[in-house]
Amino acid sequence: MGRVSQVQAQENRKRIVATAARLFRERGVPGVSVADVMSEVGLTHGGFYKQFASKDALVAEAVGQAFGEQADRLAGSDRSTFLDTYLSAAHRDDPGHGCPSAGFGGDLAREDPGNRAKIPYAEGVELYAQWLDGDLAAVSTLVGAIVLARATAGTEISDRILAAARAALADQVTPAEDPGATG
Amino acid sequence: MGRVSQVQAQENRKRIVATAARLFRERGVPGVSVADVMSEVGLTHGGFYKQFASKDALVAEAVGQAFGEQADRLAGSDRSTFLDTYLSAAHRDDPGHGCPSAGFGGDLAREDPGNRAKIPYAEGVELYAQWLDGDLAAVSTLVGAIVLARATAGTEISDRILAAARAALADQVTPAEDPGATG
DNA sequence: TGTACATCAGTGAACGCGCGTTCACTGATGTAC
DNA sequence: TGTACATCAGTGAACGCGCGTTCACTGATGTAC
Repeated sequence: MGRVSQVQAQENRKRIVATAARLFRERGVPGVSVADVMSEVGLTHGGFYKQFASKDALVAEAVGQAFGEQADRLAGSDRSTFLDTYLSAAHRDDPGHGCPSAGFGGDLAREDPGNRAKIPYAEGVELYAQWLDGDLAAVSTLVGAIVLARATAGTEISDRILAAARAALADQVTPAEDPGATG
Repeated sequence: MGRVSQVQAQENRKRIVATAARLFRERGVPGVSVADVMSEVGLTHGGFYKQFASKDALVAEAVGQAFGEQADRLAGSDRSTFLDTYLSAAHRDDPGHGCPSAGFGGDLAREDPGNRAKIPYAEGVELYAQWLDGDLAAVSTLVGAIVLARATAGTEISDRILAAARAALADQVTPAEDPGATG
């Protein structure tokens, strides 16, 4: 195949980023090769470097893309619905379309402070926290619960972790309620 | 070098597991090769398979080892001191000797439910939660805060995440205190 | 206690493989006239 | 609108490299007598 139109090239580029954003969250950044991403998009790996400087550059763009998708979802959701969706088995079992704070957190935690993907990541976490009234402790609980539930998936504690986080965060919304109430 | 005494061999084995437990938490499981671990211990990589069936088997043992070390530390600590130590910049910046729930969580979250390392991991999380009065939401907050603080290390939000988690968990211990107090 | 021999922890080279990245090439696209 | 040519997105083979794992070999250790 020869040259492709500029419109087509831009579309391919977007599909590469979107596919990477999904695969990196599913299998981890080291678990996904440039060739994996390109073949999933339907291209060969050689052309990758016509669009991106390196795999690291793609990781940084994928982080931004994933947080952008999350922002769109948050914009059309209320807190109560969000908590139930976020702390669900479905979210635990589909990291590829899930929370980027949790999906990229484990990999970025091991990167040097100067790593370029950390900047869009930190911005994304900040926006996520703002949607939760700036409550960074709630963000920590949500991300920790999903990471722990995924790492223990297949054992009985996994579902209990999600339920405990749900209960704790639901209580916070209605702090004036009778703490002894069963409903 | 020829054969080594059984005592020496057992000692070498323990050092391999202990070194792996540290390196895997520092750089991630895919970021550490069998040869990396062996050369850190002062051995060559070929002998590894006289002691372990595979890298996966070492990961499972390293998880158990890391949780064992954590249990020893928890046994001699009170909750208040623990929270300050856990949610500190020192803990964030030294994952190799830090919480295994956070250090291995990101990598194990991507493994299949049948992965053998998930069993000691789930047991370790259970024990960790029991030390915190069975409060799985608190465990989630702690692990989430450390993962997020590490992934955002080098940006200003990192310290704020640790502080927010500290405040939220300290409040839980003393719920009757005046919420407007400054001390 | 001493000797003869089997065992096996550790060595170091090698295996096939997949990685990130480079590069000469192709041929449709975009542009200059 | 039509022609000539330069551009460059995508191809596919290749680069050096490190991975997990295997294996023939070494020689001190452990054991049988």
